[in-house]
Amino acid sequence: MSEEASVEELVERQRNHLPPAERRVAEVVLRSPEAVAFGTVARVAELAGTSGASVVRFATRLGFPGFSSLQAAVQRAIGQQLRPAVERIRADTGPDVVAASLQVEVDNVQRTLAAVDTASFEAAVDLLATRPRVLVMAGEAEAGVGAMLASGLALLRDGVEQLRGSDVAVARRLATCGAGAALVAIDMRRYERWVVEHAARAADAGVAVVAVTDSLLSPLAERAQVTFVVSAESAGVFDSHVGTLALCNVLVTGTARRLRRSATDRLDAVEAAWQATGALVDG
Amino acid sequence: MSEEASVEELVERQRNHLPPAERRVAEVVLRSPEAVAFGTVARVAELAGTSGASVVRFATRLGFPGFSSLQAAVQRAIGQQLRPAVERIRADTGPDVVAASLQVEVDNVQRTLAAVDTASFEAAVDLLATRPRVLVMAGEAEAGVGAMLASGLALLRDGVEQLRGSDVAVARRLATCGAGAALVAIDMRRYERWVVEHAARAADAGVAVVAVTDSLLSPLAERAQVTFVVSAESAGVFDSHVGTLALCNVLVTGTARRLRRSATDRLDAVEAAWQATGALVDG
DNA sequence: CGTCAGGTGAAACGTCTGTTCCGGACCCGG
DNA sequence: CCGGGTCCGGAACAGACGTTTCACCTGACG
Repeated sequence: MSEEASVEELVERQRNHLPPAERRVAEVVLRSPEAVAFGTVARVAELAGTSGASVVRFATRLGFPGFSSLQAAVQRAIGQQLRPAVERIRADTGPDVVAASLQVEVDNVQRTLAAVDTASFEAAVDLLATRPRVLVMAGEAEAGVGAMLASGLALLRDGVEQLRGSDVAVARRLATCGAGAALVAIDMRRYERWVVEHAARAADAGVAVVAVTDSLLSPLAERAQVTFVVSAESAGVFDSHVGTLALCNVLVTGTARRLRRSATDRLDAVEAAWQATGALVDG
Repeated sequence: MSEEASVEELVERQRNHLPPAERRVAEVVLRSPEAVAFGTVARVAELAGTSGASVVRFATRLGFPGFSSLQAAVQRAIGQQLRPAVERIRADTGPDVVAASLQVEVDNVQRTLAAVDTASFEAAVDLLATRPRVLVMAGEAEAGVGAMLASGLALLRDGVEQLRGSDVAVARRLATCGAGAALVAIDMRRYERWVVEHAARAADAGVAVVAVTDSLLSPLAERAQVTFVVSAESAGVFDSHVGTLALCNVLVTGTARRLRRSATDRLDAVEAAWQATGALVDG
């Protein structure tokens, strides 16, 4: 990609050599770029209190062939800003894996948690806190995250299990868990057949399914009662589940808050057991 | 602000009632919203591999009068997203837990990865890539992260195991692994005695230990050849291992890069096996 | 006062857009 | 094999768009 100056730079450079009408246009462009990105010549002209012709002349003065090119440049800038970090990385950072991952992983966490809406969160926490049985089922790549969700929840309440083992074992467990259970299903694109199918069957049987997946169009989301969309971009070869883990943490935290009274007793008991067995070293 | 459903919600609501062509349009809309915000019917149609008419039909199916209204809705969403995150959080009145976690988890990732110095990283990757045997041992709370590290590495090379099970089983495995092995030990404050002691004993036996822990003063770091310090702050009651997982991802990525030639063959073989068994659904 | 250069907006032009309509392809139950 | 429905893309149409042109205004200068 050629090294071209940003629109803001171009505007700044011309700022003092502009006739009054075009100067007002410049201010509009800097102050509300979405007006030029999404709008039309007429709209920008209206905001600047001038006519379309001045807007076009302003664009050409910046060096663009016309307004359309200026608009395209602003759109590219905005587009870059909201593209996932993975695609930004390629241009910015060098071959430093750590630096690249830093950007990507931060982006994963931000996107994943920003996408959590209040209603879904409350609904999910409600299920996790009140259902007599909570099952966690995760694809192979996400098994670790699933385990951490399950173990976190298990410290807060009874009746939490992670589903693993053979297909038939999972099927049996799901068949016998009763309709009052909740199932958290975690899987990403290239969905694993067993996860998708067991989740669907459970939903049919009346189990409340919470889907943690990578798209609203995922087959997991299809029958789910609550769906969370996570960002799993990676600087490497495999998907990153950092965002997913962050989401699981929030769910555990929310559940802990909901169960405050009973959970603290439980945690105290666990703590006492640890102390008694001397399993911990304070270091 | 009026209470109107987001475009994503509208898409989800229709997800099961979409014909194939419109479904492809839906994927484009969700995956690259800038195409609909900045682009035209023809552009979206091209990306979805269909015709303009299907794009318009899709928009009307969501409840919009036409494509233009869908475009306007997406533009509004992007416009909001362009504002600084601080304002957004206030506007959403999202649950405090989520907002707070966002900050904390981002911080964890940043601190953890920023603390990785090049020499340690290279040394660790070298161990993970070249040692004939790699063992992963994690405290209970970190077991999931350990599992993800182990499974990531196992996709790249032979001889990767996660140590679990009873104390004696772990002891036996460590005793028989030979001095050429590498051991990744993951544990945080309130260190678990078995992790600390097994790691120490392994180090004495000549195993190269990579410690992933929360302080340079940790007992794990004491005998380790390479130590990574992670940030595990949390907005809730338990430690967050988001930063730890990010670190593990980087280690896997680094190892993959080092093993590029052999690893790609291996991944191809895995892929072929998946295809052959039909274990994956593309959704 | 006359001339000229630059700034400006209204209007005309051609292009491209979104929308609608229609005919054909396809699937399914009879 | 045959109707009914759905799905889909090409083409036609009306409208909106960016661009260009041109006439008017203003201020400076000789």
